[in-house]
Amino acid sequence: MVNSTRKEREYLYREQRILEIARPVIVHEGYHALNMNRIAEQLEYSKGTVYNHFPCKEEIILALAIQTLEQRTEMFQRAARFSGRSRERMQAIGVACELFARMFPEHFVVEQLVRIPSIWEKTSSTRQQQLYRGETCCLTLVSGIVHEAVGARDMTLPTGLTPEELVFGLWSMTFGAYSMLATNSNLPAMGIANGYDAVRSHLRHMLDGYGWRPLDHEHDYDVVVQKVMSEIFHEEASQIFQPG
Amino acid sequence: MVNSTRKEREYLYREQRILEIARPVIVHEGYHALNMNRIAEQLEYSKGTVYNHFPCKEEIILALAIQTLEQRTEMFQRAARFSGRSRERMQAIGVACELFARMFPEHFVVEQLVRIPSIWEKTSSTRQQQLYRGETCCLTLVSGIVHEAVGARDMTLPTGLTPEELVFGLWSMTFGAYSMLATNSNLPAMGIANGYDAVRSHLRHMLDGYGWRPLDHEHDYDVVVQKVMSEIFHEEASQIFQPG
Amino acid sequence: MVNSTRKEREYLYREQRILEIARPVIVHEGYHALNMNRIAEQLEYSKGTVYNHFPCKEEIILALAIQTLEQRTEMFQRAARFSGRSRERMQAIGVACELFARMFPEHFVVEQLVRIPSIWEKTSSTRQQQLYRGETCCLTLVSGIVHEAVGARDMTLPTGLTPEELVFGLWSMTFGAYSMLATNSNLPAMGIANGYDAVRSHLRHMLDGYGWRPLDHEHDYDVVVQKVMSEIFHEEASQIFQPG
Amino acid sequence: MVNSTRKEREYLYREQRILEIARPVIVHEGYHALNMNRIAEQLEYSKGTVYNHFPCKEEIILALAIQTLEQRTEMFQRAARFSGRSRERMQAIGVACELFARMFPEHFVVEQLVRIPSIWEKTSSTRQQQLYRGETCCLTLVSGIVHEAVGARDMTLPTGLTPEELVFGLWSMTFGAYSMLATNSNLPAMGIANGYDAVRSHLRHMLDGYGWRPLDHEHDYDVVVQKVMSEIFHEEASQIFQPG
DNA sequence: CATGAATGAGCCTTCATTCAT
DNA sequence: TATGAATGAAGGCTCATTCAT
Repeated sequence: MVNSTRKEREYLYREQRILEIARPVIVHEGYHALNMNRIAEQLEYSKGTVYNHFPCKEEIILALAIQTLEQRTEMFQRAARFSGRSRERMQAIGVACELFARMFPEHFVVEQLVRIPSIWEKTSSTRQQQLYRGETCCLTLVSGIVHEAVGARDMTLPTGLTPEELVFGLWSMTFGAYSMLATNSNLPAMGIANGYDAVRSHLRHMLDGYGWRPLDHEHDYDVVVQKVMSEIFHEEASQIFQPG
Repeated sequence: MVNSTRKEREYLYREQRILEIARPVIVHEGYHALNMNRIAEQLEYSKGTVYNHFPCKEEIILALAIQTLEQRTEMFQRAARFSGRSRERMQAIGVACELFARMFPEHFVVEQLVRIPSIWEKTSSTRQQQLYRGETCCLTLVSGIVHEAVGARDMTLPTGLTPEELVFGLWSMTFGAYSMLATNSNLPAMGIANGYDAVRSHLRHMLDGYGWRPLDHEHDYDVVVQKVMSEIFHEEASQIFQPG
Repeated sequence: MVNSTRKEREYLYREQRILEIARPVIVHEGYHALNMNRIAEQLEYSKGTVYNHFPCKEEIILALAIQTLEQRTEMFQRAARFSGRSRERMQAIGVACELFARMFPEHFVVEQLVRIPSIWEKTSSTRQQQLYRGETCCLTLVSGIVHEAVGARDMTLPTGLTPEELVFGLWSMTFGAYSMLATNSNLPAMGIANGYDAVRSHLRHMLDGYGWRPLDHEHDYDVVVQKVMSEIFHEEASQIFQPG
Repeated sequence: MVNSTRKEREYLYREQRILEIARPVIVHEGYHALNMNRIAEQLEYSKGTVYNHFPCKEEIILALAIQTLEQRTEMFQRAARFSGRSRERMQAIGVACELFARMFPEHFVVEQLVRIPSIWEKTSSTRQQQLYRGETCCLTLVSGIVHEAVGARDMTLPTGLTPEELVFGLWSMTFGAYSMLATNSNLPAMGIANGYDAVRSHLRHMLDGYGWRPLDHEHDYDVVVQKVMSEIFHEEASQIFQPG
């Protein structure tokens, strides 16, 4: 990076731009609406140039999944360093997850797309490995907190559940919820007015349900959220909750 | 139905077959791989005939969503009639949900597809309403059990959550989990060996987390599952857990 | 006709209705928009029934041309019997032509359609003959008046023009004008506000140009129009110039 | 044009070729027989390439109409510059019109096609405007000569006719005649042997009918035709009246 | 005769990808 | 490396016509 030429920097920048162009199209108009012509036009470069970056359309999708996944990993890593008890760290992960979902709603669509065999098959194994590594990394990070909680006697692992499976539960709930929030416009009509707040509440009750030692006072939960947002994710939070 | 002619019966049967042809294609090969030519070929009828049933490809997707949703509604209705306490009835819903997910894994893909604007726009409002009605019906059915639990003092509603939002949590978890189980082949590698069992466990802990009065003995949970499977969903369960 | 059964009468009536359904579609939406399905639906009979009347779509077009042509012939015949000088009779033909154009604007489109080889080829020679006969009949009728004018010394035939060719000129002008009036919505913007009145004027000047002996007084032209309309085409005129 | 690359020249040339391919198909086989496949095949390029030139089939039709209209405008402009009295200039327009009709008989079919709503709707407003402009330009050019004739006391405008409406008459006659000559193969059988000569004669009598001051001698009319053909439309005339 | 489901050729159009410049 | 015209397979859809009931 440091000693890169202008050309190299421009090249990397353009790669980012391609992904940024693809992102909103996928959430709002679907994979079907994403095509190379459109990308090239918005990029203000030719189709050939886009192909210099990505050998096929499918690689763009996968690159998008990897990029957001890395973003998430990085956010989880920061959250996992939050000081305090395991429960607080876990809650920090929850906050990271919500911010991530708000910033990259398309991630939940892309994650599904990438699994479609006809898409997956056309991608390079290099990138496939990157995705797997990212996923595993995220999961390990979170399951690490579970291990830690068990070690610190903040929780006894529920019978028949491995730490990974426990994380699978949390992941499922957030994945399902944020997927629906990104795509299902009928939720308000069914009485789900504020999905993001509901998810926070559900996460907490899931942890309670696993017997994870709660925080001392009721209002501590809000305090943690505020702290995590201001200390760790100040920039992200202001992006989302400010005008722009 | 009773006094239908042979032609009418054949027509209805063929409509079912179109949906049955579309189903596996969507789970295993993705929406992209589903095309009218292919449907017609597998149906062993001409393209025109397929178009006599559905005016466009998008309507097939929506019809598929409605069909499985109705199937689910019907299973939820049967489950909701399970005799016993609210917690047992709720568990019966969980069993219904698992059986449904095993029988119709494509539902979780189709539910997402149907929301894509370019698809949604091309469908008739008649079918759109049917989908909305089905969704609301399912949700109402489950939130009804929550209401009942509150009324029977089996649970106090967590602060800040409406019954609908509580159901949204359960729904998110199952939706997310079954979506991933249907599409993410990397789960075993990440230590999630038996996803379906994990979901059962998670559901239970979520209900615990909401403070829903538990069953009296540990082994009662398995008893309920067994009872529901044999008494209410005997046919479905044998379909899934038997060879064929 | 007289001793026809109810069935026969219904059959003939349905044939008329098919043509009446086709007519407005062709003027307002074009030949492309005319299809057997649509005809059958509006007829409230099945497609098969339509095919009992006409062996193919092209025959409908030709039948339509013949029908309006016969209508025109009949109107021309009535006009040709108008008592008075040749010029007056010729003007009566002009009135007939205008009324016809107002009643059957699609005729001018259908006349063109019918000549398209791919359409013409698919029609029966019986109907083809009928069309030719109708055309010739109309032309002969009008050229008869020219002959008569020459015989009565109301006109000397312009050098190099046969009576048929003279009629071809009149026919061209009306055909061109009524074609454009039926299809070209840009005429008013170009300053052609009242096309039908303009055609009347042009016809008169054409006849003047051929040296056809004029009527005695200026206002006689209007008198003839009024007389023809009320005496010969009372019904047609009221159809057009009244509300409906 | 001057400093265009080879590619650009090829591109423009191909666009012309597409229109030239479409032209005879439309006159001899009708709009129905014109399809993108066929165009591409005759062009010996792929379908996609045709679509790079025209976004849809309808635009080809409209482009064809515009192209011939512009051709006509250009010919009318040249004719309008013919030196002499207004009547001679008007006759020059008549000659231009005949040559145009002989060179582009499909124009009269295309003009009708373009008005069909289902076709018109699919075209770009840019091209729509071009057509309107072309039409207006032609009409204005001819009505200009009428104005001039009135100014020069070569004619008194007939009562109740504007110059534009007068031109509408001439236009109707030629449009109708050339339309029929292009499509109606039954004319000879009805005694219209030489349509083009007949049209020349009719034009002259129409102008006489409007009271337009005639040329001094009978044979002057032929002289004008010969002069216009050799001085203004030498190339066009030789194209038509020579073998090829 | 009437029906209308079934047919399938054929059309328009899209778009990922290539490659000569 | 950048370009973007060219490609052509593929897909959605229409509709005249047939024919078993």
